[in-house]
Amino acid sequence: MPDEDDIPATPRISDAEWTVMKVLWERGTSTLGDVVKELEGRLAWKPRTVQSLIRRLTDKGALAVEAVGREFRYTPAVSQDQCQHEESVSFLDRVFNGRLTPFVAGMMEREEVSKDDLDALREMLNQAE
Amino acid sequence: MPDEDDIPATPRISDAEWTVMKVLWERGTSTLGDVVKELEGRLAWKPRTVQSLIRRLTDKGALAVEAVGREFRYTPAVSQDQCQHEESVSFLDRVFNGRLTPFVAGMMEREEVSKDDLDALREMLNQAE
DNA sequence: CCCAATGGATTACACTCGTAATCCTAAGCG
DNA sequence: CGCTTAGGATTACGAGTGTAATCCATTGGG
Repeated sequence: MPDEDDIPATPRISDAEWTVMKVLWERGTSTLGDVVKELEGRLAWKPRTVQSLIRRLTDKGALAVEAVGREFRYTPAVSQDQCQHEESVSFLDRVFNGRLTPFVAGMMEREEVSKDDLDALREMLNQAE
Repeated sequence: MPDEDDIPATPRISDAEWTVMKVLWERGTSTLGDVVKELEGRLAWKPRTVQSLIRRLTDKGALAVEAVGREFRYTPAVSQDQCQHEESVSFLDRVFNGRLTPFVAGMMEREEVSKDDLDALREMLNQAE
């Protein structure tokens, strides 16, 4: 079988595109109208703007398209977990030379970590024997 | 006194610019040649490329310039800590809706957190009473 | 049955980024 | 003293981004 060989395993997703992907990951398969409705109120984006972003996301293989009647249904084609992880690694590399600890330290120094976060972190550390 | 009012408190620093800023934060005041020397071997950047990046950084107020003879000395005008923190917050917002825990969880699940990191994290959590 | 709205396709347009090349001048080296 | 070279100023140039507008066809509502 021929594989799509010019689209990377998981594509680079821009700032604005992340906003759209998050809606799709949350709602699952959706139409343009669904996404527009979900975002209006939160953002001042025009429908054409959302459409542009969706188009770019399908072009780069982040969304799968299925025609239903005269409309399209869009579905995430990459996992949120995977995308988040790649962003995480690239962020840590760029800003903290790949080191997790100074990042967390920076957040904690500024008291931007909630009580709940602290608890969750403790729990994870215990789990990690 | 007149304040520089069209340069944001801490400017947006691009990927490549981070590489340069890290050298400057580490070395302190440096000339173009210093930075070029520091980077060669690690990167395949031409000197003109480094100069372009330095120029953009001074334009956006991230570096201060002082003329010494016919050369310039460049000095960070923004703190690394501050820049790291702003990147951190914007990253967490964009990718994890501002939540720290799922980020750390994602790293730990993939075993990308070293034993040392785990220890450091435990220590920080204890410190945070 | 006609019109407004919806949504796809195409086009726009300024800005940032990565990655330099060109041009010019001063300064050190032989 | 002339030549290489380092470094500033200016310019380049294509890709990606944010943010749409235009044009068009269909379709549901009145």
